[in-house]
Amino acid sequence: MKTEPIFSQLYLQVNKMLPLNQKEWDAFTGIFIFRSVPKKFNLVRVGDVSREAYFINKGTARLYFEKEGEEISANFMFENNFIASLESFLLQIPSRQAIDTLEECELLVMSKQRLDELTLDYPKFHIFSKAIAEMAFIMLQRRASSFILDSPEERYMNMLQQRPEILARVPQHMIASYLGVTPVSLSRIRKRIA
Amino acid sequence: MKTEPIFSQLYLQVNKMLPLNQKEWDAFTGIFIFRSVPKKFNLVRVGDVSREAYFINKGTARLYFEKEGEEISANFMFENNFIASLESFLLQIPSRQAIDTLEECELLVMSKQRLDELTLDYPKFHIFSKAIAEMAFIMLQRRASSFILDSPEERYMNMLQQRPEILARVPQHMIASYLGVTPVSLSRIRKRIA
DNA sequence: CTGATTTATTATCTTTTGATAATGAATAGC
DNA sequence: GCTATTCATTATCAAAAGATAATAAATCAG
Repeated sequence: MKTEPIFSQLYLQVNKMLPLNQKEWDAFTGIFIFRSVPKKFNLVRVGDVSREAYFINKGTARLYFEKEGEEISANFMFENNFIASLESFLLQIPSRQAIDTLEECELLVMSKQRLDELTLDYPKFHIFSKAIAEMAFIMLQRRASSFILDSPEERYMNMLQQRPEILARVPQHMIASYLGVTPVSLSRIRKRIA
Repeated sequence: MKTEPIFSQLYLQVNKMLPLNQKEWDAFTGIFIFRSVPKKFNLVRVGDVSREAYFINKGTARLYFEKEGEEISANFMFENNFIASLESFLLQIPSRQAIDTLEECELLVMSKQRLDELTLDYPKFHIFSKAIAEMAFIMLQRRASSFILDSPEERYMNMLQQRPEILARVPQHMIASYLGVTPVSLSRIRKRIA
């Protein structure tokens, strides 16, 4: 496939779920804009309607809730993944989650409006959206089930096993809220394990 | 739309997300089989690959995990909703969840294989699957976020507000595990509130 | 490099939840 | 209708987590 270098990582990921010909691929890449943003850059605010989703070429981003002034992390995403406030993006309603970068990021910004237009022209992109939603559901379910099945300590161990990148690239107090505990409690859990 | 009476409830739900002509509707209903099952009937077992999803015409069903002999409820579904072990159904891998009926149920059983065949013939049913996955994601996210944002007491209050049917139709010890607490603890929460 | 800020750990105390057991209420099956 | 079983509440005790504060370690900005 002929494509600009900035789209090569996206190509590898999308091609897995939906093989495209040159014309479809060009139409698809046309809905993205490249954007380079610094560390701690705010991409989505709570209350805004999120009209964009982000494919991460490089860097780390965080999805989080705000509750009584506190930031409570919902997820962390790294290279070669999409990140979005999916509920807001899909339904075009005010977002209950915010997105920030944790490191300097190189992003491909996908426009919701242009995705919808693209899908009108090429209905096969319903398959792309379906794959994204199914994947998001399955990832979330694995994570959510750990909240009813496991103790905070078990959740921490699972995270180490399944997503060791998080420990390496995310500050500990953000991991704490991701696991549903306070930073103090996570520190105690780490001490118990070691 | 001309259709058998057993499909009238399904029609109302599906028509909202995906309008179909007569031919498409007939092809769609062709992938379902009507099945009447008693109370406490097991529909999906942990470890089995779930090749079916269920639309509930009447009754209540429960999705649950098994952990160390305990049953931990993941969700409850009533009339006019689908229930499935979605991860197993979508990926055709062994299910980590089981499904039982809580009341006598009248079900429309959808075959995964026939859904796939239908979608080959009529690609627009990708839109149906997309809508199901997106809805499942959004419902699950609202529920999952309550595990990191709210206390068990707040979760119970939210459930009363948002899904009062559960309190009316589901035994309390099953609600307890759904909220992530023991039956004893739920009893204490109820006492505090009253 | 250095002072200021943020982050992680530790200690203390309180609150909440879990584990277990006992009792009473409700339900199911014969 | 009666007995057995399941289910919900209450009590007691133990374990875990939250709140707060103090300190140490790491990071950041100028």
